[in-house]
Amino acid sequence: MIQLTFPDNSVREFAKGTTGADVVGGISKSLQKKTLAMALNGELRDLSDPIEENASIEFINREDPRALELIRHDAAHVMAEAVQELWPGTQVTIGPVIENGFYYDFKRDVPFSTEDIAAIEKKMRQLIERNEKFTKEIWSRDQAKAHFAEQGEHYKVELIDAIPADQTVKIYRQGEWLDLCRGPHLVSTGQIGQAFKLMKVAGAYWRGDSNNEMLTRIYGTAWSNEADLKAYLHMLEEAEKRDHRKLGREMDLYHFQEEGPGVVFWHHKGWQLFQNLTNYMRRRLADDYQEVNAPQILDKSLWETSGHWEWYHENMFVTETEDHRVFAIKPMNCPGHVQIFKHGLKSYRDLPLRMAEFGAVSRYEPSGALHGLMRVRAFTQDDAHIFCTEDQLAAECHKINDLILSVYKDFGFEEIVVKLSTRPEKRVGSDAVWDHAEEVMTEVLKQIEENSGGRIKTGILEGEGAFYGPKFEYTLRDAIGREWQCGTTQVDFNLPERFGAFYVDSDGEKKQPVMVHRAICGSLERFLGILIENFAGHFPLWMAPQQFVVAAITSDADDYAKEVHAALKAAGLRGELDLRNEKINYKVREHSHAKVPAIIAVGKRESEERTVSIRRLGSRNQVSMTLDEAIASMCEEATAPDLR
RNA sequence: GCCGGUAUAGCUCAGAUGGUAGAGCACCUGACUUGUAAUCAGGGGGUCGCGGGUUCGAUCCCUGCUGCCGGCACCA
Repeated sequence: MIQLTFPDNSVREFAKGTTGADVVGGISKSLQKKTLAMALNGELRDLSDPIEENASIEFINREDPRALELIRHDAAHVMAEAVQELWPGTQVTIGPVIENGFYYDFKRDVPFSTEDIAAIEKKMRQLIERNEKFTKEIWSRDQAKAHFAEQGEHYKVELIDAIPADQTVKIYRQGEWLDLCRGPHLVSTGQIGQAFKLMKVAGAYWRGDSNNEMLTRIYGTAWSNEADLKAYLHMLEEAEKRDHRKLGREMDLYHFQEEGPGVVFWHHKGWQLFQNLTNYMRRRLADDYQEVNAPQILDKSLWETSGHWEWYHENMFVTETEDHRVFAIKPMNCPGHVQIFKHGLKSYRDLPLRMAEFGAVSRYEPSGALHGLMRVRAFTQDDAHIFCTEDQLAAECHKINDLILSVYKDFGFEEIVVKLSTRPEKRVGSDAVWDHAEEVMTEVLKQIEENSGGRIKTGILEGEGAFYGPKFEYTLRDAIGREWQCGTTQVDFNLPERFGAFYVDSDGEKKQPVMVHRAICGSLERFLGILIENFAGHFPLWMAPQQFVVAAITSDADDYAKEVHAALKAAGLRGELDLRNEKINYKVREHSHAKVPAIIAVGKRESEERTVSIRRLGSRNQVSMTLDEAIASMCEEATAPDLR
């Protein structure tokens, strides 16, 4: 006999080898009908699995968040069955669950069209209606390989070869169709329900490797009920509405054009936004950093010394002059900063030396990677390099951490994840140096998590470090729950050595400094893109490129409107004057669309009373106040958080 | 870079079995002096992304290129 512990802590005895289905069936038929799977000691399992040992047991119903994983996974299986039923000979490869849904990768010579997608979805709904039971079988490796080889499923054969020797080969059947799968699954296909939708078709490399063949991937989303599906689709629509490419055009912030793929033409308002950000960042650096500006174009030899040439020269904009010298437009600021550090002898008294630059860098990014402001070929990093001693290293990492978190907080981002990226395969420097750098950073990471009282989550990204050193990656979560990796702190024992940078220590000896590369926003262009989407264009007043518009209601009020406009400008606020011969309705509508934070309407009444009527963006009402009150309250609100 | 899609006025889009195009908004002009999300009337505006081919004729068909969109890969 075995003992099973139920969620209410009751314990009951069952025969060894009894299945989850037996157990739940013994409790009630209605519970059995609602049950999709079970969790044994917290691990999701097929309801049909025999239970061999004492365990805690939970039954998973549709409302359980863990059910989604099963629903999505099974939807992927059904999609694969649908595709093979519609187009026999299509090879199936892998079909995992992803955030919000699932996909399956197929090998088919003809690409899937939009109509095909509709047909697949229809077929899937039929297959789900059939409500076939999922049954699991354990096959021998040879048997499985022979079966899939005979079916022409060469990718499946490869997958079987990759299964570790200590694991069994599991096959799940749904009616006539079967697939290699580690499970677990629902009881039957009908439990998937109909709250799913196929979303898009895309190419994807086999095993995620660009050297491999390209397969066709079909993405789907699946939910436990229609309401959740609708909510998800609605969220996607909302995300589309705040797309920075759309808002950038509507708000007249910037544009791109064909002659400059991936390079931004900043318009006046966008550039104001850009400057609001750089001005803010400059204030945050003023106490501890010295701002510099390194050359835009430098001889190839410098990039060879840094190692960038070896790894990245194909991604650099390179130019050769008439005298056959090869120059690269800087893709990074670090070699330039090292040159500034090296100019003149540095003493241990100069350390830590924190050198900052709003560095304009250019990288020849792959054409397919370009995406609005998020991925461009010329951008500005809020970059800095800290030259310090090893003893100072941990403290510097913490200082950077504090600054990053504080900056993010000023923009309203409080949910932050910090991950340590460790040594990559492509790297410079000895293993001993890497061991040491990773050791220091692991300790700092631990402290960051502890010091935050658990508010900051941390993690490890194996093999994701830069070629010269390990790094912390800072990820923030925006207003609609999306995550963006922005800040980075990179510890570098290698570049100072390669460039021969040193300082004179207290004992008169030359010593090599440690270099810490760090960025807070990362790419300012991208950070602004993130802010545009986060705020959906409704910037807080201190960031808004245009803070107000004074709109005259009738031409009688023109003089007063000019006076109000001038007074607000004199108070340091940014805004325009709208004296056009249009109705106030028209002006309100237009300025609301342009997302101007405050529409200040003045008519005959206001000019007589020396008041203003302010309508704030997003509000359907307006408030009346004196001009002085308006200036005071607007100025207060327009003060950047670091100046409050 | 790879797979798929796509490109018509400033924007959003319609259109013709192949006979050189149209709407709304925007813009310009005029009238209206207006009280919180579109006042009315008139007008101008397009090498239909770029190059080559087929054709009597191509914006439409074929082909190459470029940009953009969705993914994949990449992201010092």
